[in-house]
Amino acid sequence: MPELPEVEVVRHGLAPAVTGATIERVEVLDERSLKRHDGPAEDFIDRLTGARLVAPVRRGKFVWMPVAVGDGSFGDPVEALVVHLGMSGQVLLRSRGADDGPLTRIRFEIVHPEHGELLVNFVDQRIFGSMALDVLQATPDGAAGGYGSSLALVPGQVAHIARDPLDPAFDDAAFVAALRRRRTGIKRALLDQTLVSGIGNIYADEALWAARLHYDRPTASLPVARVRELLTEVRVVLARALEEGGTSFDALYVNVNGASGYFSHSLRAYGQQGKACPRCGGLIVREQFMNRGSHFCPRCQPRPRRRRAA
DNA sequence: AGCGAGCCCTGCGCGC
DNA sequence: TGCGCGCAGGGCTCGC
Repeated sequence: MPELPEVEVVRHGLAPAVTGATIERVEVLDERSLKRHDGPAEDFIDRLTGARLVAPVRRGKFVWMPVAVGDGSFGDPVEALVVHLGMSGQVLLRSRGADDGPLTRIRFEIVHPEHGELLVNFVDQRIFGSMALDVLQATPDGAAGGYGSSLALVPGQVAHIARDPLDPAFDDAAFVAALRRRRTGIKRALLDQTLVSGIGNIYADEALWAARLHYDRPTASLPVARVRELLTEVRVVLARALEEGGTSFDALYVNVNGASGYFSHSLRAYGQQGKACPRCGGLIVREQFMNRGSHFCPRCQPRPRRRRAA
């Protein structure tokens, strides 16, 4: 479940079950789901079997579960189980003995001091997502690595990912300045996870619609106030989607219990081509951009007058 | 620096 | 009914 709200739904659902839980058994059913792991499946299995997990953390679309060192009183975790859902990944929490389903790629038998024996299944149709055990490093700004924990640590493979707009340590002024220094179109910038994380194709289109900005509007042409306005709209749409449990179009995008979110009913631009713009009544159109669909209202979000210099 | 293309994959719904 | 095609919410690497 790709974008920030959907990933947060997963983190939030996982937290009570995995925090303090011990991994009793790991099974890798498809090694392709370990493409981010630096080593063979045996290494992944050996290092995680018997490990105790602490509270899961999310930054943008990445979630990780730090592995406690000893009984946890000796110091900070040094490594973490990193999860990226890609386009079609799910993490499902099941009771032991439940059927795996054909798309289960990795399964964990865990035991929690309070909730007992559970199953954590990593399910992924397209295998664009993956899991990995990765080394934690200190955050350069000393703030928490992400949402869900106060540990100022981040996995190496997530270190280049920017903080997301819902992160208390997100630096608005720095973002506005960095965005305006870019020589690119606004949607491309929103989707650049090294600039701001957690935004994907759906919420980019929704936020741009809300801010009345065309996807190809040059970032350098945006006044500071417009960028701040856009950032506000990004936060609004992410927060609203989160409240509604994320966006689900089908059974592929579900929470840890397999339930769908409701935000698809609230979309104003994404997937609304041919329908009336809820603001001006004009027709929403869909165009191919960056090998993806871009949805917008040509009347509210007029194309920039002059194309950016090539 | 930034961009387009290619790549990693499977399964769905559509039109013929 | 069956088949081929286009579509899908991400991100990484490469060469220009």
